[in-house]
Amino acid sequence: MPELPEVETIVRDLAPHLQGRTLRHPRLTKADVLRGVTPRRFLAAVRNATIAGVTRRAKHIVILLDGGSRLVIQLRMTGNLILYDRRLRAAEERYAVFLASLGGGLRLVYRDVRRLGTISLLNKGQWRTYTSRIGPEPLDAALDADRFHADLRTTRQAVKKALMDQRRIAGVGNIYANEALFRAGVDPSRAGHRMGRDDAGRLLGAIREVLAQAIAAGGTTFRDYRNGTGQPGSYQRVLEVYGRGGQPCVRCGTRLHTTHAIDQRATTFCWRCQT
DNA sequence: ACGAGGTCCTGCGAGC
DNA sequence: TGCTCGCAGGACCTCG
Repeated sequence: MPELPEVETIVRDLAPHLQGRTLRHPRLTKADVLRGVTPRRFLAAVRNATIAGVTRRAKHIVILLDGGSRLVIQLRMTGNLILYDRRLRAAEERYAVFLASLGGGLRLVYRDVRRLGTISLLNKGQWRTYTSRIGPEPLDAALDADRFHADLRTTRQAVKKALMDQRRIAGVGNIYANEALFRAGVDPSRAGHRMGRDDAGRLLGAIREVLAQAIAAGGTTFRDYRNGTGQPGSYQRVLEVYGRGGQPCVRCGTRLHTTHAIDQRATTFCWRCQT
């Protein structure tokens, strides 16, 4: 499930290859991934458009087109955006939702088995509105511990739920929320307003550490995630709590506990280390 | 303000 | 073997 590190990895893989390329022969096989745009208008806007740049915002891949509009791709659960320098195999072609040629034998393919992912086409003003509704980037220095603490104090929600709320902080999903809370020694169910300044500071530090290490490892692959060249990441081997319910805590040996009590999402934590 | 639950979507594994 | 069913979950929605 692509979160910030996975999307960052994809963007780093793709950006140097996509910049300056022109999208030829765009093909859309399923229209239901589009948001706020009809297939006809989408294809017309994309056809023969040149890519000015590829960036990331939260968990979104943002492809800036020369006219100033942006393709915003949200991968959700099973989306992949992969650049191929060869013909696709049948298995790769299966579930391909959007395809375009880039010249020189390159093909850009958005593939999504469950199609929970979305593609939007936004003009400058729409993008401004869109991005303004998303919280600060955790790796951006503009977010400091004081600001993070002040925001957490405004809610009685479980801190884990607050972490995953994209309006509060951008790009953190279930995997990295679990990992960061473990590293910071914070009980996922603790109410946001019960977070002290030191707790918030440690948690923000843990979020940054986990995200940076996951980016360095090329992201976490459980099943579906692939980077921009189709390769899996390796951070799944480093995870300390996510997916380790019932196994011993790496720090104290206590059996890790998994619950679905917070927002009906799998939360794994250590009773002893997280308070 | 917050929790609960529905919605989207398809593959997979458990159970019979 | 072949079927049904629940589950996976990020974001967004409605309802109480």
